[in-house]
Amino acid sequence: MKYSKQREIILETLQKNAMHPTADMVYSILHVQYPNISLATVYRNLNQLTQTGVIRKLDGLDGSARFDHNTHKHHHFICAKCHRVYDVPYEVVPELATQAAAQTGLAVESCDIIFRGCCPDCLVKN
Amino acid sequence: MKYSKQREIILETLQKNAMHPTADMVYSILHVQYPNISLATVYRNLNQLTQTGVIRKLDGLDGSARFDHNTHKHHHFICAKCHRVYDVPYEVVPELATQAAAQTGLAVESCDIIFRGCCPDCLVKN
DNA sequence: ATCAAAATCAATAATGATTATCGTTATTAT
DNA sequence: ATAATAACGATAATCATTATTGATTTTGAT
Repeated sequence: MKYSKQREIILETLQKNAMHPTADMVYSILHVQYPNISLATVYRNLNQLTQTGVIRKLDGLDGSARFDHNTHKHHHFICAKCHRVYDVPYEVVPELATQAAAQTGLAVESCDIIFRGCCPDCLVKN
Repeated sequence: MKYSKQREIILETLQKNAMHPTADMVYSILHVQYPNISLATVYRNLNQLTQTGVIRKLDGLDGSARFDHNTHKHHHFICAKCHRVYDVPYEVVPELATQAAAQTGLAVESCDIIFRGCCPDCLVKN
């Protein structure tokens, strides 16, 4: 993989904005400082970074995919009202994959957990 | 909600085909016997059935949403090779939502778990 | 059984997210 | 410095899904 300035600033954006932005959000943020960057470039590089394991792609949270610079094992919580995504530390959840594998006989390799509810911020506001 | 023949056969299709079909698959199956049914009708009714709790919509498994006639609490396993979806009984997984709520302080209301790996069928074939 | 109101339908246009294409530009190994 | 190639920007294309519209069914009251 060849170096590119664009990939670098896309990764930086993800690291600075830990709020699990969508591709479009990353584009919007970058577009301010770099008006020439293309949305296609953002998608292209987010996918590449995902494939090489530098970042993580989160599907099924919302309408569109979100991207996470934190590649350590952890899970997610999404607020039904504001749609903000929160991290749920891995330790909170037991070794589900291996447990489920043992009990079902399926060759489970991983598992994704999405918790849903109302976030503290939205609870206060209502 | 008013009765409609179309909604009835869409629900029947889901009950007969427990393989978690996509809207498009439901349409393809029905189109053989009912060439006049519209894809939009399938989407509309699958959404209605989901909203009234008759069926369940599964997001984040694959590219497109899948539908499940089984509304009992359970989780899912998707094979990385053939993309078939298997049910994982609820009992296999402990009371995650309440546990996670207690440990994170978030108002967790529910959680979806997707297990990933290779299904028995594909294991044999390789 | 009849008729109007409400819901649903089929067909299709529109939308939103994402990917593919293509001619140009930047990076890297020689 | 050059040639090979990977990446870029712009935009067209694709895919899944939703909205629109005018016609048809279903329902409930007469």
